[in-house]
Amino acid sequence: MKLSQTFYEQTTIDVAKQLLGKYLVRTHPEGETIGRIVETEAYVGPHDLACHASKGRTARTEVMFGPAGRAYVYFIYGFYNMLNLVTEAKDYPAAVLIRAVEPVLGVELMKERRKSDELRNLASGPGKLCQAFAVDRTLNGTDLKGNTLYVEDRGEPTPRFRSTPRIGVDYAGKWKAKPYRFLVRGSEFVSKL
DNA sequence: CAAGAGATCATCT
DNA sequence: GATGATCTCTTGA
Repeated sequence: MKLSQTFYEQTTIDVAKQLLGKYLVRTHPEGETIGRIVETEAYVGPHDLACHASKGRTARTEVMFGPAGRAYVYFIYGFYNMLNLVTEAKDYPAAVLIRAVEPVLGVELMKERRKSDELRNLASGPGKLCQAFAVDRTLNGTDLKGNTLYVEDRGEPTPRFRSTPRIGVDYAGKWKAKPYRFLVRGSEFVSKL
Protein backbone atom coordinates (compact mmCIF):
# COMPACT_ATOMS: atom_id res chain seq x y z
CA MET A 1 0.00 0.00 0.00
CA LYS A 2 0.90 3.63 -0.49
CA LEU A 3 2.90 5.32 2.23
CA SER A 4 0.71 7.69 4.23
CA GLN A 5 1.02 11.36 5.04
CA THR A 6 2.01 10.40 8.60
CA PHE A 7 4.92 8.35 7.29
CA TYR A 8 6.41 11.46 5.67
CA GLU A 9 5.75 13.58 8.76
CA GLN A 10 8.35 11.65 10.77
CA THR A 11 11.81 13.10 11.24
CA THR A 12 13.72 13.35 7.98
CA ILE A 13 16.41 10.91 9.09
CA ASP A 14 13.79 8.30 9.96
CA VAL A 15 12.01 8.78 6.64
CA ALA A 16 15.30 8.49 4.74
CA LYS A 17 16.17 5.20 6.49
CA GLN A 18 12.70 3.71 6.20
CA LEU A 19 12.37 4.53 2.52
CA LEU A 20 15.07 1.93 1.84
CA GLY A 21 13.43 -1.21 0.48
CA LYS A 22 10.22 0.63 -0.47
CA TYR A 23 9.00 0.85 -4.06
CA LEU A 24 8.95 4.02 -6.12
CA VAL A 25 6.06 3.96 -8.59
CA ARG A 26 5.70 6.27 -11.57
CA THR A 27 2.75 6.08 -13.95
CA HIS A 28 3.08 7.68 -17.35
CA PRO A 29 1.40 7.39 -20.77
CA GLU A 30 4.45 5.50 -22.04
CA GLY A 31 4.08 2.94 -19.31
CA GLU A 32 4.61 2.30 -15.64
CA THR A 33 8.03 2.15 -14.04
CA ILE A 34 8.81 0.80 -10.57
CA GLY A 35 12.07 0.66 -8.64
CA ARG A 36 13.14 -0.55 -5.23
CA ILE A 37 14.78 2.29 -3.33
CA VAL A 38 18.36 1.44 -2.34
CA GLU A 39 19.93 4.83 -1.59
CA THR A 40 18.68 8.06 0.02
CA GLU A 41 20.01 11.26 1.58
CA ALA A 42 18.45 13.40 4.32
CA TYR A 43 18.35 17.21 4.11
CA VAL A 44 17.19 17.97 7.57
CA GLY A 45 16.14 21.60 7.84
CA PRO A 46 16.87 25.32 7.51
CA HIS A 47 20.01 25.05 9.66
CA ASP A 48 21.47 22.30 7.45
CA LEU A 49 23.87 24.18 5.18
CA ALA A 50 23.61 21.46 2.54
CA CYS A 51 19.83 21.91 2.36
CA HIS A 52 18.59 24.35 -0.28
CA ALA A 53 16.20 25.80 2.26
CA SER A 54 19.12 27.07 4.33
CA LYS A 55 19.26 29.89 1.76
CA GLY A 56 15.78 30.94 2.76
CA ARG A 57 12.25 30.62 1.49
CA THR A 58 12.25 31.29 -2.28
CA ALA A 59 10.20 30.28 -5.28
CA ARG A 60 12.45 27.27 -5.72
CA THR A 61 12.37 26.01 -2.13
CA GLU A 62 8.71 26.82 -1.54
CA VAL A 63 7.58 23.20 -1.87
CA MET A 64 9.85 22.12 0.99
CA PHE A 65 8.03 24.56 3.25
CA GLY A 66 4.72 22.94 2.39
CA PRO A 67 3.18 19.83 3.94
CA ALA A 68 4.99 16.47 3.94
CA GLY A 69 4.29 13.86 1.30
CA ARG A 70 4.89 15.92 -1.82
CA ALA A 71 7.60 15.78 -4.47
CA TYR A 72 10.32 18.44 -4.60
CA VAL A 73 11.88 18.26 -8.05
CA TYR A 74 14.54 20.70 -9.19
CA PHE A 75 16.81 21.12 -12.18
CA ILE A 76 20.59 21.26 -11.73
CA TYR A 77 23.80 21.60 -13.77
CA GLY A 78 21.78 22.48 -16.85
CA PHE A 79 21.05 18.78 -17.43
CA TYR A 80 19.55 16.84 -14.61
CA ASN A 81 16.51 16.70 -12.41
CA MET A 82 16.63 15.57 -8.80
CA LEU A 83 13.75 13.90 -7.00
CA ASN A 84 13.11 14.61 -3.32
CA LEU A 85 10.23 13.76 -1.02
CA VAL A 86 9.17 16.49 1.40
CA THR A 87 9.14 15.53 5.08
CA GLU A 88 8.12 16.85 8.52
CA ALA A 89 5.66 19.58 9.45
CA LYS A 90 4.31 22.30 7.23
CA ASP A 91 6.56 25.40 7.34
CA TYR A 92 9.52 23.23 8.35
CA PRO A 93 11.65 22.79 5.21
CA ALA A 94 13.21 19.34 4.91
CA ALA A 95 13.29 16.54 2.36
CA VAL A 96 14.80 13.20 1.38
CA LEU A 97 16.72 12.90 -1.88
CA ILE A 98 16.13 9.62 -3.69
CA ARG A 99 19.58 8.74 -5.03
CA ALA A 100 19.19 5.26 -6.50
CA VAL A 101 16.68 2.48 -7.14
CA GLU A 102 16.87 -1.09 -8.37
CA PRO A 103 14.79 -1.45 -11.56
CA VAL A 104 11.79 -3.70 -10.92
CA LEU A 105 9.20 -3.00 -13.60
CA GLY A 106 9.27 -1.15 -16.93
CA VAL A 107 12.90 -2.08 -17.52
CA GLU A 108 12.61 -1.85 -21.31
CA LEU A 109 11.21 1.68 -21.03
CA MET A 110 14.05 2.66 -18.71
CA LYS A 111 16.64 1.26 -21.12
CA GLU A 112 15.11 3.29 -23.92
CA ARG A 113 15.02 6.53 -21.94
CA ARG A 114 18.53 6.06 -20.64
CA LYS A 115 19.93 4.76 -23.93
CA SER A 116 21.71 2.02 -22.04
CA ASP A 117 21.22 -1.72 -21.76
CA GLU A 118 23.10 -2.22 -18.54
CA LEU A 119 20.68 -2.82 -15.68
CA ARG A 120 23.08 -1.34 -13.16
CA ASN A 121 23.34 1.90 -15.11
CA LEU A 122 19.62 2.69 -15.36
CA ALA A 123 18.85 4.35 -12.03
CA SER A 124 22.07 4.27 -9.97
CA GLY A 125 22.22 8.01 -9.30
CA PRO A 126 19.73 10.84 -8.75
CA GLY A 127 20.01 12.22 -12.28
CA LYS A 128 19.86 8.81 -13.95
CA LEU A 129 16.87 7.81 -11.87
CA CYS A 130 14.91 10.87 -12.97
CA GLN A 131 15.72 10.13 -16.60
CA ALA A 132 14.66 6.49 -16.30
CA PHE A 133 11.42 7.42 -14.53
CA ALA A 134 10.62 10.51 -16.66
CA VAL A 135 10.66 12.78 -13.63
CA ASP A 136 11.04 16.49 -14.37
CA ARG A 137 10.02 19.82 -12.89
CA THR A 138 6.44 19.48 -14.06
CA LEU A 139 6.14 17.00 -11.17
CA ASN A 140 7.34 19.55 -8.62
CA GLY A 141 4.73 19.74 -5.86
CA THR A 142 3.00 16.51 -6.87
CA ASP A 143 1.05 14.98 -4.02
CA LEU A 144 2.36 11.46 -3.31
CA LYS A 145 -1.14 10.32 -2.37
CA GLY A 146 -2.09 10.57 -6.05
CA ASN A 147 -1.41 8.04 -8.80
CA THR A 148 1.22 9.82 -10.86
CA LEU A 149 4.08 9.34 -8.47
CA TYR A 150 4.12 7.57 -5.12
CA VAL A 151 5.95 5.15 -2.88
CA GLU A 152 4.56 1.74 -2.03
CA ASP A 153 5.16 -0.38 1.04
CA ARG A 154 5.10 -4.07 0.15
CA GLY A 155 5.38 -5.15 3.74
CA GLU A 156 9.05 -6.04 3.53
CA PRO A 157 11.26 -5.19 6.51
CA THR A 158 13.78 -2.36 6.08
CA PRO A 159 16.93 -3.98 4.69
CA ARG A 160 20.28 -3.76 6.46
CA PHE A 161 21.94 -0.52 5.51
CA ARG A 162 24.93 1.67 6.28
CA SER A 163 25.48 5.42 6.24
CA THR A 164 28.13 7.76 4.80
CA PRO A 165 28.50 11.52 4.31
CA ARG A 166 26.35 13.00 1.56
CA ILE A 167 27.65 13.34 -1.99
CA GLY A 168 28.53 16.61 -3.69
CA VAL A 169 28.05 18.96 -0.75
CA ASP A 170 31.65 20.02 -0.06
CA TYR A 171 30.47 23.60 0.33
CA ALA A 172 28.36 22.80 3.40
CA GLY A 173 31.00 23.42 6.09
CA LYS A 174 30.64 21.19 9.13
CA TRP A 175 27.43 19.76 7.66
CA LYS A 176 29.26 18.04 4.82
CA ALA A 177 30.60 15.35 7.15
CA LYS A 178 27.26 14.35 8.67
CA PRO A 179 26.39 10.70 7.93
CA TYR A 180 23.08 11.48 6.27
CA ARG A 181 23.41 9.22 3.24
CA PHE A 182 21.90 5.76 3.57
CA LEU A 183 22.59 2.73 1.34
CA VAL A 184 21.26 -0.80 1.33
CA ARG A 185 24.13 -3.11 2.23
CA GLY A 186 25.30 -5.32 -0.58
CA SER A 187 23.12 -3.72 -3.27
CA GLU A 188 24.84 -3.39 -6.63
CA PHE A 189 22.37 -0.68 -7.67
CA VAL A 190 23.68 2.17 -5.47
CA SER A 191 25.38 5.16 -7.10
CA LYS A 192 28.74 4.43 -5.53
CA LEU A 193 30.15 2.82 -2.40
C1' DC B 1 40.85 2.03 -14.06
C1' DA B 2 41.19 6.91 -11.91
C1' DA B 3 40.97 11.56 -12.59
C1' DG B 4 39.45 15.70 -14.90
C1' DA B 5 36.93 18.53 -17.99
C1' DG B 6 32.87 19.93 -20.31
C1' DA B 7 28.03 20.29 -21.04
C1' DT B 8 24.24 24.02 -20.14
C1' DC B 9 20.56 26.60 -17.57
C1' DA B 10 17.49 27.97 -13.54
C1' DT B 11 18.21 30.43 -9.67
C1' DC B 12 19.95 33.88 -6.74
C1' DT B 13 23.47 38.10 -6.16
C1' DG C 1 27.61 37.01 -13.42
C1' DA C 2 28.51 32.73 -10.68
C1' DT C 3 27.47 28.32 -9.44
C1' DG C 4 25.44 23.71 -8.50
C1' DA C 5 22.27 17.50 -3.89
C1' DT C 6 25.42 15.22 -11.82
C1' DC C 7 26.82 12.32 -15.71
C1' DT C 8 29.58 10.97 -19.50
C1' DC C 9 33.41 10.88 -22.10
C1' DT C 10 38.30 11.46 -22.78
C1' DT C 11 42.75 11.02 -21.27
C1' DG C 12 46.78 8.78 -19.53
C1' DA C 13 49.09 5.09 -16.95
